[in-house]
Amino acid sequence: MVRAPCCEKMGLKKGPWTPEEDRILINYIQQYGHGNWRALPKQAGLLRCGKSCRLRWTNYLRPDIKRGNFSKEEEETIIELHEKLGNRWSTIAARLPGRTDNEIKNVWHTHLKKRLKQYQPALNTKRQSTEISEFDTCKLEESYLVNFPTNPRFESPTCPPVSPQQSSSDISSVTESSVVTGENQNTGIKEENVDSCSWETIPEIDESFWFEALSADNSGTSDDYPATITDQQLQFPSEPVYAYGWNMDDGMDFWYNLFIKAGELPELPEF
DNA sequence: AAACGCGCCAACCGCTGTAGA
DNA sequence: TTCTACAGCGGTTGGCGCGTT
Repeated sequence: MVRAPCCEKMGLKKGPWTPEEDRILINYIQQYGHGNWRALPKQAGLLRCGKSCRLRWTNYLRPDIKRGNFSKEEEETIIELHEKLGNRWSTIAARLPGRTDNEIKNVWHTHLKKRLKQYQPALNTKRQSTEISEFDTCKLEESYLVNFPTNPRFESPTCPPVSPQQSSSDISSVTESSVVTGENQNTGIKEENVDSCSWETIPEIDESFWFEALSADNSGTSDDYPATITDQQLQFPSEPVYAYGWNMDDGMDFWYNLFIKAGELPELPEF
């Protein structure tokens, strides 16, 4: 069956809604409801197709719509649900009162997906490798970096102890390559130093940490990052080890979650 | 001040699922 | 069982606003 285009009829208006059209639609739905979207615009006196009316109502005019920026909690919920459900925006929206599928979809494509991509290169590299050593020697890509509390930007009395395997020489090598110079405030490192930073320069930690964390359940539909890692899946070293994505707002959330789930996370300092 | 590029988001398009005849 | 109409969903687009050059 070939369906006729929604607004094929001439005279039906498209594009942004005017305040007057909004008023007419709201008044009509408040008075009569929206049992039949197809018939609604004609009965309400709107030169719109029913589909357009439904979209305008569900995405914008509905009284229970929550406007404004998404909270941290809402964003985390979206990420978590997307990991489990994939692009089932309406299902995700059902779990976020006052948010529409369209809005969530937009937030995902404009903010959250980009954030997750910050650490995707390292994750992909890890997934492709079968040996820990391959991952340990991979170069850091783009502006993604994992660092330790010895980062000069990271001076806080609440910093956890470093890994027992970590030597002082390891610490200095990381610190020197990570000094903020102003050339790239977003990544916190000089551009020319990116290539010199590798997983090799990161102090050695329990290998089972990386392996278990990054190979955790990937059964979700998203390829962007591993699904939720449980305490059981994550074999954590006996001493808290502190890795940190420090691309400002982007990327580091992942590591936050990682450590919270490990149950070993001291309070993180604010940048 | 103008031109340009880019990100955001409201709205559209086309497909699928479902109910009813 | 098939056909039709409709609602809903997810992908995509286009215009607007803002920042940068």
